[in-house]
Parts: sequence; structure tokens; C-alpha cells
Amino acid sequence: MSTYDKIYDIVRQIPYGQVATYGQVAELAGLFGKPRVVGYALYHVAPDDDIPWHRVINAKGEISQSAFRDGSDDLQRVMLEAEGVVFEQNKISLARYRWQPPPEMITGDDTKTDK
DNA sequence: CAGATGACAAGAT
DNA sequence: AATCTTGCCATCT
Repeated sequence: MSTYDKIYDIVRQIPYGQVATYGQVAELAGLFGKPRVVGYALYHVAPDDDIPWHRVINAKGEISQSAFRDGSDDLQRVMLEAEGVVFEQNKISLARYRWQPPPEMITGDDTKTDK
């Protein structure tokens, strides 16, 4: 299990119409205080994957503009809007769309339910 | 092998 | 309150 795989798994858990910050994803992936690794992981994600990378945003509630993906940052915004996310000044209300992960995940014991 | 970079976050000024 | 500086780990050159 590579470090990135864990991050991918977390992103896949993000429900429709909700978003998560890098710090949140990093925390759930076991990378406390290391959001950079999360960003790097998503950088390796291919459009072929089923990973809702567009649901991952920075702590400012805004989309990090980078020419790393098809099109541009506008694409991510469009995809989020398609999920019902309303943008406020190119930003979204984290207070309303921030994904609340289940406690089971926070314990870090999600993959193994035995023992 | 060592140095620099990176889709960020949190603390300090 | 906004902006700057530091820290963090993995990957790239």
C-alpha cells in the first residue's frame, strides 16, 4: 500500500456535493500536517481514475489554479457546480460543504475491522 | 547521493 | 484581518 493509494482512497470517500481540504484528506490518510504529500499524490492521479479530485480544495476554500489538468481550474469549478456547490467569489463556503468524515475513519482503523 | 521543488497549512507579525 | 515565514514528506533533477 503506497502512501498515495491511501490518499486516493480517502478522496474516493468524499460524498457527492461535498468537498474536503488538503489538510483534512492528509489527516485521514495518516499524514497529519503533511498536506503537501496529498497534493503531490493527486498530481499523479490520472483522469482515467475514479477519483473525484475536483472535490479536494485548499484550506481557503478555493481551487488551486494550476495547469496540471485538462483545461484549467475552471473545469474543477464547473464540476463542483454540477454537484450543487455554490461558488462565492471564486470560493466556496467550507462551513457548508466541508465533508465530515466518519469517526471510524479518524481512528485510522478503517481497513482492518478485525482484531 | 544530495539539493531543490511542490495542487498546502498553521503560526507569527 | 491580511500577508509573510516556517515546516512537513515524497518525488524529481
